[in-house]
Amino acid sequence: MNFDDKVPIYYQIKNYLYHKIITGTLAPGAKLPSVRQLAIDVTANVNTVQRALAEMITEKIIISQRGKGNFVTEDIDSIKHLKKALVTKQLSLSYKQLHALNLTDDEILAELKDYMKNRSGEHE
Amino acid sequence: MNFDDKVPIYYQIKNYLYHKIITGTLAPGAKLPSVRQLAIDVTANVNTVQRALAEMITEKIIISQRGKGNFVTEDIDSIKHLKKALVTKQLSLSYKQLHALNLTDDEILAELKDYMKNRSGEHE
DNA sequence: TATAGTGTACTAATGAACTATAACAATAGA
DNA sequence: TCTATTGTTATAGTTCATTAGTACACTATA
Repeated sequence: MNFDDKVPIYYQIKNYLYHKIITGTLAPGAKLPSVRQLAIDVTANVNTVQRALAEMITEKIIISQRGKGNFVTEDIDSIKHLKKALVTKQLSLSYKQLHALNLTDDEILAELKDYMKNRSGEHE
Repeated sequence: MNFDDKVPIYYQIKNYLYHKIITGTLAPGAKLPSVRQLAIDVTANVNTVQRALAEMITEKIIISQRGKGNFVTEDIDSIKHLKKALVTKQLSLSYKQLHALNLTDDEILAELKDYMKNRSGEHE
């Protein structure tokens, strides 16, 4: 996995799993790969994976069953809330950054549209 | 200074100074506070500040003169480029994140407008 | 010339994240 | 019951960011 060396790996693994859950790649109630397999998948250590999972278990996004495996919560509401929280957090972060660079709301919107436009040619 | 404990302090100091330079709070050619004063300002160690500055000196955004002080470059073009780079990087980052959460371009724009609208009531 | 203020460099110590490795606990199935 | 698979926990060692403290190099000025 491609890690940003400015952010803790366990934190990036958490986000990686968040995205899988929110997009439905990991459906509600679905079983996650074993911690050992996950460690291989993301090229990290079991302990590091476990640290990410531990936090998600505390948040009740993941339910852990010793001997069986880790499972995505079946509480669809909490997944929806998670998505909303992530979206808002991201928007807030970008907005603050761009605003701090002296861009007005309109300029931010214009820049974003421009970015999307230029990007539409280069779908990978 | 309010640091995000998920990102190295020296990196956040760099961004802090980038913003001052781009918004003109630190004008082209202006003298920066001394490293010791900066350390006090941002509540960090001199070495940490120096590490941030060292990178900016390498990038030629800051010109260092031993015994005199550190100065913002007078090359306005490179400041403009810096701003453009920061804006694009931020947009790219958010876009990828939100896109990965399965939001379409239109939804991203809608969410952003919504965010700005809700925010316009609570100017701090 | 002496002194204060500037950037720069170095050492040593601390703490956090990460890794390799191993062991333990619970479950499922042959 | 034995074995494989799962989650969980622990130890020890490495690397890196950060800090405190000290010292050195250069500049301006009284």
